[in-house]
Amino acid sequence: MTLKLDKVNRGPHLSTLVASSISREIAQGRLKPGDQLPTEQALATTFGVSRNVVREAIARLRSEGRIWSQQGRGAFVADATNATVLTIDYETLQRADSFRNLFELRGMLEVQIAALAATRRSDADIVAMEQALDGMRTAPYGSVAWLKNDLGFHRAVAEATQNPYMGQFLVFVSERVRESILAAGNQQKSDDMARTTLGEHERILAAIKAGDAKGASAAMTRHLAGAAARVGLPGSEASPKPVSPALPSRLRKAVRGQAAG
Amino acid sequence: MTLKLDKVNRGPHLSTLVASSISREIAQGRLKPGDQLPTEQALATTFGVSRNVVREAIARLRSEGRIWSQQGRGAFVADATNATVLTIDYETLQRADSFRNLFELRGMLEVQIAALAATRRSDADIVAMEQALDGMRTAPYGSVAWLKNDLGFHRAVAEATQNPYMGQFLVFVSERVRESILAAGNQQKSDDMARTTLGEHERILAAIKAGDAKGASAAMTRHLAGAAARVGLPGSEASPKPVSPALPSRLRKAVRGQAAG
DNA sequence: TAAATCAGGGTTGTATGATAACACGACAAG
DNA sequence: CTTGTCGTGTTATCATACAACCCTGATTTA
Repeated sequence: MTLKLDKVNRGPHLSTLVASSISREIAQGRLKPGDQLPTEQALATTFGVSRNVVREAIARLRSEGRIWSQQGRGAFVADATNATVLTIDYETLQRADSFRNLFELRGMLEVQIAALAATRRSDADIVAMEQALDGMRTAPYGSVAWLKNDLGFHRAVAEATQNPYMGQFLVFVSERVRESILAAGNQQKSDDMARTTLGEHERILAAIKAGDAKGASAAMTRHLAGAAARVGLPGSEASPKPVSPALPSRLRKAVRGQAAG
Repeated sequence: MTLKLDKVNRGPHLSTLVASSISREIAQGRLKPGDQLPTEQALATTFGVSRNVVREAIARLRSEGRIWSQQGRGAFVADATNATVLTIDYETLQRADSFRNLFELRGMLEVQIAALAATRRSDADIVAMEQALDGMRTAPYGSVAWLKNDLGFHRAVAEATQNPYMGQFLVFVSERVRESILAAGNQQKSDDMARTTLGEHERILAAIKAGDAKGASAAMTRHLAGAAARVGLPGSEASPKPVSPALPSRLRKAVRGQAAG
């Protein structure tokens, strides 16, 4: 019989538990924006912890923009739109639909970024992409080094847009996608996957090098479709209509599903 | 003469300063992934604060995924890819180029989202968009209620994609854009701006209602170009090449600059 | 010799109490 | 009606102590 271990206690810190508890109260509407939280002392006694732990929890929520506090007044629930950070909690990452949705978001970003990169790339950007490709060639498929260079390639493409936020957002989404894949744990490796994946990357690089925006987005679209297949995404059920109507119609089919590098 | 009051001091907390300081050390490479941080006591003495303050700062960095700590061992710098949150600090928001870059990212998201929404919207989504438009009609241009309904419209469009991450990301970027606009403080209001803006929104809604993906993205593109002009974005200097080469060429000019709702 | 056990110091996690800084209302004085 | 003062409550910070845990090295044991 296999062991049925409970999920590892992520964050055995009491402050984490307190922060999650307060966060849940806010998310479920029992604490509305503008409401004043109980005093630190009251929270400490109700949770059965020290006031210090409560303060660490509040510091965390404050840094996330969920609450704000003022000396001498108290702590208050902030407006939902005031969140200064974007975060995706670990539980929702494990759901199959969130995997598909994240992959769709990533695809939307990647395809547009590839086109933009083709029109703005500098020589240094090209060098960075080639270095990442070299790293992939010398690493075994699926290894840590391979994944690192894979992400590095896509990051280099994003940075070629000369817009730092492109890379920042893309890396964030890609990392969440990767975690989601790991949570599912359903990828299989085969020998020719490495060649296929490398070829897809090379076509992207060639188009960007040539300054061919349409070609770059098309190559990226094909790459994402291939990655979706490799990671076992069923493809089209959830997106019956073309995702990117602005693209030439011959590409639409390939865009429907997308996922790993 | 009108008073030129400074904005209130955001975050005079010592823990915020300590967290920023450590965060800067990591960002600038003086603390590399895997490195062990000084002990809490050492940090407390070097910063001249109590260990309690240091702990709040570390709790914050830990929640952001920048460091991890283990009882009895110490605190260590985490891999950059392990960051569980996406955040844009307030200082960089005030730079003019980050405003333009954020607006470009927002435009990329909005145009694609509008197309996707046109193919997937439900009746409830249409109702939500119409309610937001009604709210804009009854509120004075630029008022809090107006801005709230403006954002609500775009959020409704994003939620019509049936992909919750679309709305989450779009709202996050839009809020950062709005903060950036407020930081610049260079928007002027005129009477016909309300009519123009409303008309742009109505065209977006009509296209989405009709299921016209191309029309929706085109209408959104026009809206963003108009918003860019209204907020005083100079437009094209920073993006000499078309931003979205996958779009029909007649739209490219309008995409070059984009910003507020 | 090799493995297990145990003691000690160092570090983080938590608790507790105290003090300073600040906000707010009540109240008296002008 | 305005102003000044004061008392109370809350957050911000400090200081100290103890518990839980990791690591290392010496000691004991097989």
